[in-house]
Amino acid sequence: MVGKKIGGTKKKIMEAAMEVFAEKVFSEATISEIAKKAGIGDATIYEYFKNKEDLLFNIPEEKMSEIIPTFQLHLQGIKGALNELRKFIWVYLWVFESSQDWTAIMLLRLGSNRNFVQTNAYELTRKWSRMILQIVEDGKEEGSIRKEINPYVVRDLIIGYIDLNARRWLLTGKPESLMNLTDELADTIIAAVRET
Amino acid sequence: MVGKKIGGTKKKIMEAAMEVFAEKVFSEATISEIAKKAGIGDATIYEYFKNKEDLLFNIPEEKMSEIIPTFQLHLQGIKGALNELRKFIWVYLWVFESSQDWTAIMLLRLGSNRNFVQTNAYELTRKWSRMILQIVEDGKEEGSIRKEINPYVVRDLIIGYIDLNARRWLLTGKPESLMNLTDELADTIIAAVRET
Amino acid sequence: MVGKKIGGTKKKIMEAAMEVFAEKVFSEATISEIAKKAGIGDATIYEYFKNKEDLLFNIPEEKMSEIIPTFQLHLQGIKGALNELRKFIWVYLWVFESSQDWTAIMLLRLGSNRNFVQTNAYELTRKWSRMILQIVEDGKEEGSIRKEINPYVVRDLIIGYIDLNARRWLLTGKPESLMNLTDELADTIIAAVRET
Amino acid sequence: MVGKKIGGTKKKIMEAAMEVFAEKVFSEATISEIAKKAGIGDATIYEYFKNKEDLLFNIPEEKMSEIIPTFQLHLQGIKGALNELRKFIWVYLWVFESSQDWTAIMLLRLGSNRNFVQTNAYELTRKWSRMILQIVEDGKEEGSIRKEINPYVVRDLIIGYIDLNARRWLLTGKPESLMNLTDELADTIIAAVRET
DNA sequence: AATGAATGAGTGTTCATTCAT
DNA sequence: TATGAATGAACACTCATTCAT
Repeated sequence: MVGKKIGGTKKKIMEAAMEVFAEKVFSEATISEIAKKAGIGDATIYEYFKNKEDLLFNIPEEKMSEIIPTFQLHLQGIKGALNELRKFIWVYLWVFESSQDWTAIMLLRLGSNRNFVQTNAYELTRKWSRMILQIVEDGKEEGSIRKEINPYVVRDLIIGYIDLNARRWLLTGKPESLMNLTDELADTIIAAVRET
Repeated sequence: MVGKKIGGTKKKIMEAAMEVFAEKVFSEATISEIAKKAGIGDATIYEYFKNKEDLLFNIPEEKMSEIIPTFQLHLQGIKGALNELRKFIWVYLWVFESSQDWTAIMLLRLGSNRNFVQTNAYELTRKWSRMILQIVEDGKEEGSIRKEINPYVVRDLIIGYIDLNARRWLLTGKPESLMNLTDELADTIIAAVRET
Repeated sequence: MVGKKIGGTKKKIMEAAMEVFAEKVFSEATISEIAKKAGIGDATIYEYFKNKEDLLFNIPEEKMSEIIPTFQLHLQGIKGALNELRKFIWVYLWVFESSQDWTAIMLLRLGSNRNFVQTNAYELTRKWSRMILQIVEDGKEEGSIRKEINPYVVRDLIIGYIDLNARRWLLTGKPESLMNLTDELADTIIAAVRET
Repeated sequence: MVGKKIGGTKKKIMEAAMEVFAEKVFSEATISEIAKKAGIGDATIYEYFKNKEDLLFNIPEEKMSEIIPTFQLHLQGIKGALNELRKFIWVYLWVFESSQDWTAIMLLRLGSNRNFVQTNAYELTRKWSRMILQIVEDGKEEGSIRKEINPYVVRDLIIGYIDLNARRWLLTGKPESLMNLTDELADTIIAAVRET
């Protein structure tokens, strides 16, 4: 009552859209289904989004801005690049696991969409994974990571491994928990990059 | 006449389909466009394939059987698991780079298709990457790879890294050549797994 | 303040509507566009008009009442039916040319609308052109117009000719000026009706 | 049976379209209604016409080519420009009266359509009414029509008069018969142009 | 074997209109 | 008086698929 707008039509639409887009390919997800799930009329969606694609593209944009701070928060107070690397992997996996719908949209729907590559949200994704590069550089400086290590390869190994397993998780249900992959990934990466 | 297949309608259809599915999302690829590109009538496609999805799913199945022998061939006469690993990576990248349309279909169209996961062709993909497991085991036996290395992690690191870069290559055109990634990937993997 | 109508919302709506209906077919003219042009909200239009058609039909009704006096004024002080005829033609053309939007609405939008034929405004149009009948009768009485002339034919020749040219003017931009047609029309009509 | 294709889907569509477009404004005429009236499925229309407007625009184009010869045929064997003029008026009225649907489409639907003005069919209309110009010239040569008569004015008077009355006929049902207007129009025009 | 012709089924999107405030 | 928000109702158009030939 007290000045708080309860409802938030736009929010309801985006939540419904996230569910629907997560389980169906773009062309099979219908505006009607989204509207029904949001408890509104079809036409109302067009008061908030230009069209179906606009609706889809708006989902990550919003979610991304929630996630970035989470990342930074979790990495605070950690000593040593190798520890940071492990923690980064954990957060990444944790984010994916805790927002399955969003992960499905990012990996299965948008990951192969040429138009999405030109989106602002896509840029955010890149910035996000860029944190690995910094960690590797820090490791080199502090002497824990070998000088000849190519940070881009490290980044792509980590992201590639996680994306692959997340896709598998989404499509087949295995592994049961993504976060459990943290150690086996981190151990192997660390073995590859650590200064001996 | 005897034994000469004139025309090869089915082949023409599949080639046309591969081109079209490579550049367009399933729902945007039309039977009409494929038929026109194949130089036949729309209805003819239904003489060879049950429906549009059946046509898409048949593409990898055929191609896969070509590729498996290629792999085995290329790995022959190579001494040492680490060398095999490097060669495996090279072949994998080489196959992707030399058949761009097929790669696009595998990674961008089928990689996120729940129905495809239940397909025979999907099974073939798994068998294919299973070669890495064998190589790692061989390496352990010959003493070049550390005993505690988890072969599944190695596999997923390699496949994940390559898939990620292949997607990037398909969507953005970078890197220019996939095969050039061989050494940086192989070096890092080897650093991670080699017995010291 | 006292007696000063500030704003004149209804007037603003009608002016905006006239512009929009003049350039667009009924179904392509939108309430939104009219409202925006009038600087008000869509819903406000419904405070003044029952619906979109009601808005369209109200446009001529208002304008017509302005025009009738104009006609009568201009014909005053003219001696002789043939002179009146020429002057009538001139006024008619002048009215059309000076209010292009209104002319477009009358000829292009309403002229082929079955519902409009049952409107009060349509009745006014007829009364208006009925002035020709009177002029012809006067001419017969004063002996300048032949007795056997059918006044309805004269009326339809004049109105038909003007409507035709006004439509052409609206759609193609030719002739540049409608009023210039006065003499060639008047001369020919007079040649047809004058007593010799 | 004997080699004659009975049916002619395209023809059926055009006939149904003519009926529907004649009685309804473009935006109120629906593809569904046309298809139902033609006894076919909605989608079939799109096998023959690009879209709804294309269908509408094709109607006059076809009919026009039937009419032009009719005109020329009827004017044959007539002696004297004034007689030709009268006959021309009669044919024009006769064509309008005998194909009411087509007339409605020409006058009420297309007459105020800016896009139609750029159509080939529109050009045909103009050629058609151009016959009047020739008749007037002939009349001047043979001495039956005054030299100072402007043929364009004659044309516009005739076409304007007929269009006006045809519109009235379509919208109000009066006059009952268009052809009956022949004499009163012809007499007046002739009175205006004849050499005395 | 090949296909021209026909269509059923499906959906994004628009817009006039309502109504609570 | 004015309107922001919401929507029901409609419709053109697309396309995979069928089938008689």
